[in-house]
Amino acid sequence: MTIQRPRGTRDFLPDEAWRRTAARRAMQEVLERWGYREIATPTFEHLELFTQKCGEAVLEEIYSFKDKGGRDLALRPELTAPVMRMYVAELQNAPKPQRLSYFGNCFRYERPQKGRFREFWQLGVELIGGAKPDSEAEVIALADRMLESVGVKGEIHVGYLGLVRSILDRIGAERRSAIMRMIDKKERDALKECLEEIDASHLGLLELIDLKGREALGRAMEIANDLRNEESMGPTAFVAEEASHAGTGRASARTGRSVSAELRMDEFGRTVELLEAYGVDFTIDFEIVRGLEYYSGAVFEIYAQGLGAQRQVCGGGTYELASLFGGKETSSTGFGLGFDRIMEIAQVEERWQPPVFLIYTPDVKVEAVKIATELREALPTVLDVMGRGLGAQLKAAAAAGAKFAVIVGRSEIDSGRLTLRDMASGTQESLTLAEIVQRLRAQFQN
RNA sequence: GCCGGGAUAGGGUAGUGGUCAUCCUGAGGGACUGUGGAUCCCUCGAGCUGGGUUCGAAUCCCGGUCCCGGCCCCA
Repeated sequence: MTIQRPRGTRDFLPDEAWRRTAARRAMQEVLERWGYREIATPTFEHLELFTQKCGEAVLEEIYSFKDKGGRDLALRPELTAPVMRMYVAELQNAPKPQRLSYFGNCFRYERPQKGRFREFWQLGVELIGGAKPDSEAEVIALADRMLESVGVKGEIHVGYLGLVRSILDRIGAERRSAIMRMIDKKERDALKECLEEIDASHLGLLELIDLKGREALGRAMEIANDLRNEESMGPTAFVAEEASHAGTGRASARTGRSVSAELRMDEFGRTVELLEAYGVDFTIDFEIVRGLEYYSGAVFEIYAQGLGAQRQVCGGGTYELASLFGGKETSSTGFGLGFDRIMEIAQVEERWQPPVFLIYTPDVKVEAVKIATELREALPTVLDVMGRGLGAQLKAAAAAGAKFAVIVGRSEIDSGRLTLRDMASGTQESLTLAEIVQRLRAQFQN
């Protein structure tokens, strides 16, 4: 028995590898047009980087190991933490904003299912240091365009944590993360019960998360006003508490290091306005809260059809993450795209072109090699390495789907003109090498 | 971690507790050392793994591995 692939990993045969490269290239082009520059980080990092960001709970899904020097390392389970680590270490003093993109494989010890693997690829961006509404609108519009470039139509849901967190500020701190979780999990009944229990039903949270679409914004404004009026009647006790949290800096983001919640509905309103200016089709949805504590402003998720249970292809928002890794607090907006899920449904238009087959008689092999070398300057070219005769080479070229063959034998060498054969029609012409290059070049321009 | 369905040449498949395990496709060679994917011939190539039942297991039973789908989770 041959050795199998590890569970949850995949081999990509030439056709699929080509498709993935083409899709990546299409999205990369969008990124370049928007001025994002690619960065890359190591495949493995110190384990601590990930437990710091996500808490100890993620340990069981992390591929971690000790290296020969006894260091605790981990195959990266995601890319946001490494990117922020890199930013803090090397880019903090670079001019703002920083527009960064990344693409890389990540590893999680999970049960594989449709659209979920143990080695998977994430593509994402971070816009670091920009002003919130502008950054948020840009990043969401960018995600939209990137998906569009590979023919994926997604449903974009945009929420705003400034409001949700402001409401939660009126609730005891110990309940907040549980409530966020219930919202995220859409556990409506449990949430309702919980809010009644702590006498918080009047705050409008339930109503808010059920609102969808454009009307949601107006109603959300009203809820926000109510909150503000209440607040002006007496300062809340939570302000001091938030300040002390900010000072601790290095706690895990999952274990209660909640970022300060500023209401700023006007900012969210501007994000919405700008998104419309970008021509993005989206739904306002306050139910989107993205489980984690470090998100602070707008948050969004994109869902696609045809993916089974794992239908979210993109998620992101604005967060305060730099300080978690020892940097100065800077808000950044970003998202991650599940590349593998996108590949399940991507429409990749680029087609692979079989190369030109240079077919030769055995007596002119040396000359054929020289001609192939020249042809390759301009055209993808292959020549026989199996020791086949002319007929067999042609057969192989046909089987490989070649559109063109260049035939060379003694008489071509003597005359200095090669035979160009159109494989579909069978017509042949006697041409110089330069003429052949000129004739075929257009065929191979993608 | 849980539930369900699977695993037979490189790919796709058939079948039976008992001779040499089907067929299609593929790959390599030949008929064909200057012209094609056709045809014909030859060759290569398989019952996931470990145990059990049995005179005999690829077939029946159990464990494991991996695949597919779902739950949980999803940074």
